[in-house]
Amino acid sequence: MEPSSESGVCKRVRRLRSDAEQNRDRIIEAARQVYRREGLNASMAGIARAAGVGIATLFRRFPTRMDLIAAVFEDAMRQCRDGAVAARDAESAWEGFRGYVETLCALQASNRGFAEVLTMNYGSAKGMERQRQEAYEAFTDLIRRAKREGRLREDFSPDDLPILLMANAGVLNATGDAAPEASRRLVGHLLRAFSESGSEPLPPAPTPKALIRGMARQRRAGGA
Amino acid sequence: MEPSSESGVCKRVRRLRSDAEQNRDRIIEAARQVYRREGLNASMAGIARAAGVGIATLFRRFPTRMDLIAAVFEDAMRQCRDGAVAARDAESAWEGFRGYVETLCALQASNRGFAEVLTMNYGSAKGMERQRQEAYEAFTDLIRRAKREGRLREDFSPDDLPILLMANAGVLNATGDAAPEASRRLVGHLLRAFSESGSEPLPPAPTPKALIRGMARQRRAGGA
DNA sequence: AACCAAGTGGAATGACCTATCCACTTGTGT
DNA sequence: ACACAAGTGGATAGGTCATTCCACTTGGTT
Repeated sequence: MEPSSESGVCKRVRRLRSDAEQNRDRIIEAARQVYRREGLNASMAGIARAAGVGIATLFRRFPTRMDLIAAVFEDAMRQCRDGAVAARDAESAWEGFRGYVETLCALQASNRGFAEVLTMNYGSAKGMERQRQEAYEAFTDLIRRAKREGRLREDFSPDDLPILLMANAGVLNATGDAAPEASRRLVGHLLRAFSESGSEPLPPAPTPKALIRGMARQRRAGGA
Repeated sequence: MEPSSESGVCKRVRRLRSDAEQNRDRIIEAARQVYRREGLNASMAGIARAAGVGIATLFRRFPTRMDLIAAVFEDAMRQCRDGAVAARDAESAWEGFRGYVETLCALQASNRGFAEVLTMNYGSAKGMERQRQEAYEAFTDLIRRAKREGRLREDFSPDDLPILLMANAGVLNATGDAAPEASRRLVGHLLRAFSESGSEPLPPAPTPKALIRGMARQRRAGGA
């Protein structure tokens, strides 16, 4: 049909055939797990294998790697947005702030792919970027409140959040799952730095053993 | 001469032929530059190409990637050791501390490979690890002094330094060279968190533009 | 000046990756 | 029940890598 008359206006018109829909879901689910473990540089071939579909099927559905990433992480990003909104409306602005930051960082710790998503910008992927933008706006309101409350330092900038997320991603990347305290420790330090009183409690430092185990583990990266 | 009687005791006996020595130097120099730009995951083939030698020559001289990395970064690591010793003996322990941390982080910013080296542990590479160990010990003395001085918080741990380095590597990795202020800003926050008074000055936040440019740049990683 | 161990470069191997193509299968509207 | 567009998987082309092998060259010693 219409071998091509819809003049580009609406793209989401064509419904998928039921079996195709099912494959699409399987791909997304497989990708979600692979990305969680291996980060965003996981190979397309590996994801197709994990999903039990042919490579062609994967590429037909998601022509670029970014299409897949966007599909996989869109609702995680939405949750971030919701979290930011909830924090903005929390009773105590500072508690909202602290809780939000800790939640984001814990999310990063539990999902390598998401940790990377949070430190990148996907110009395309409109859906995801819109969530991010909305989260950013709620967060900006939140920090204004927290400053007025007198608990957040005046010189804190909304752009310090992405910096913190990048820093946390770096720690997670370097320690793997060998030293989960390292990430919490970093966040503790930073929350101290952000708070007006500077009296935030600090999680314990990782044991040197664990830290060294983490540092030794560095293999593939992506890292960098 | 002695076509092979040394029964494995001393390995560094056999002197290289003069042309081989020269090739070795060229390889190390080329690797230094490639690692600086591309990080430790740079391809062996690329390094051989840059050095103008055959691939076999590279592999004969440095059988594993780590042998090469150790040869390239040994004296950078020694400089770190020297810096730590100098800081330990500085007039003001806190100034020594601050200066040392800032120097290390600036070094990371100027050399992608070294940024990664500082967040890894190379069980083998005895030379490098010894430097690291000595730096660690000097640093431990330094923080003891700084605490006694009353400028460094009591709950600072020597293991917070590797955490800071990992965090900084994460920021550098995510921003590339698009937002150098981001790294300085992170370090500023952390120094504040470490200082007893919490009144350390804070470098300016990066402009959102620059930060986004950095975030968009993510391509190869290594990184992550 | 002649010998040869030490050293060399490039070809070959094999693994893995992205991306495209195409002959076959299958869901679905009639 | 049938037709056929939509969907499929595997083969394939073309890239990058690490690593090994081997026929040739060369520095240094005698």
